[in-house]
Amino acid sequence: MKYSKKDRQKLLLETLDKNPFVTDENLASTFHVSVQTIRLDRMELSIPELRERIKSVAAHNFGEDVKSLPIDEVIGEIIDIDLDKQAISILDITHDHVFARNGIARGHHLFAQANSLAVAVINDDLALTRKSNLTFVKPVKVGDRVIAKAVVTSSDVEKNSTLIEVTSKVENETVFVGQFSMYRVTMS
Amino acid sequence: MKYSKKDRQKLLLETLDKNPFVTDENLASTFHVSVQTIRLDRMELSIPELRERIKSVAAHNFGEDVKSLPIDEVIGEIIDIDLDKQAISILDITHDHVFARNGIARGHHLFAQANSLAVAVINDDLALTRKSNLTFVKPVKVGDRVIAKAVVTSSDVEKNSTLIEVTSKVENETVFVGQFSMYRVTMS
DNA sequence: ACCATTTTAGCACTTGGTACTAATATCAGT
DNA sequence: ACTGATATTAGTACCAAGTGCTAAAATGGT
Repeated sequence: MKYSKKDRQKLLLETLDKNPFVTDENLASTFHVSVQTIRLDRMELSIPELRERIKSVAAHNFGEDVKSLPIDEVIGEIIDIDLDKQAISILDITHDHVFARNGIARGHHLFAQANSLAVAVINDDLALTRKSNLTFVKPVKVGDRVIAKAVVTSSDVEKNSTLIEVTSKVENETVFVGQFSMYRVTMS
Repeated sequence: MKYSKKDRQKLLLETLDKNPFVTDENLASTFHVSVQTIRLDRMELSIPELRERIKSVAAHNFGEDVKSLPIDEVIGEIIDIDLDKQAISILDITHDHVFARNGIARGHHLFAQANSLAVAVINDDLALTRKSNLTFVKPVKVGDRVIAKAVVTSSDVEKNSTLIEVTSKVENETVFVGQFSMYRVTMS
């Protein structure tokens, strides 16, 4: 059962969208036409050849800027800090921070901002996160400016332990809350 | 200035790791050897040809079973996944992941690996982290290979809620544990 | 039946290789 | 300096999956 040219080309597009790894020969046999016809179809639809299709899939995966977390010591920009008391940082959410699918910021960026702020507020040589308790109150989107405020709630010098509460807001609405139990040591 | 065979092969590996889209001809000219030498090197190192390299990059991006999260958005490499049941990923800790000061991995990378694995394991269109509870059991250092295992512990379809426990280990020693309460929705 | 569109065929040429053979270069040890 | 071993280069035939081109054949609509 042969399709009309139009139908075939439509199906061709769908097929290649689902699976770009198909040769012309392959397509020809599935559509019961000659390889040349497939080539003409690709011309008309300006679909590149197999190798180029694969390359572009690969390049998309590869070439896109690495979305790993930045190397800088603090995620977000610290705009106010009072060591061992409180600190505030700002993080502007860009498309790099969100799921492509729905534009919602990925949790680890909010965590990273909060956690690195918690580390920064501690006035010691070594500060490590021991435990934490997070609540993602409301989804954060592209363009949002997240303002995180870290407050030191208690400090037990004996146990080298400090509790910090970080609250992140967008336009004065709380989007994230985290309690961090930090381990701290002064080296000297 | 020519390199010794050993050095060249080492560099070759690094080069192709950074950029797999390079032809033998290209490599030959950058290393100032003949194309045949490059081919021999690839043989010895069992590096596949350009097209295969590209294909594998593309296939990784495409064919995989990750639904909620495009593969390139997962922090760490997923090596096993059984949707709605469990998943495993590997993250090699490099100097990019640690505090320059002490070589200890920054918490948000462990969180990112665990959290994105939790998102990936969910067989739905949308998966967001609602709450989480983290314990950083033991410091992780440069060179460590962190193996995170996410296990779905419960699922409440009414509440669109799923609980996931992620345990991360280095050489079979637990370094991190996280409980994630995820919000999930199927769109259709 | 006629013309346009569509489809098929065939050939030369291209990339980026594999597989294989054979000739040189280079170095190490005696 | 000579001998082997190792490393490098050269060259050939071949392959996959194409492009580009020309030309013939089939099909459809009126």
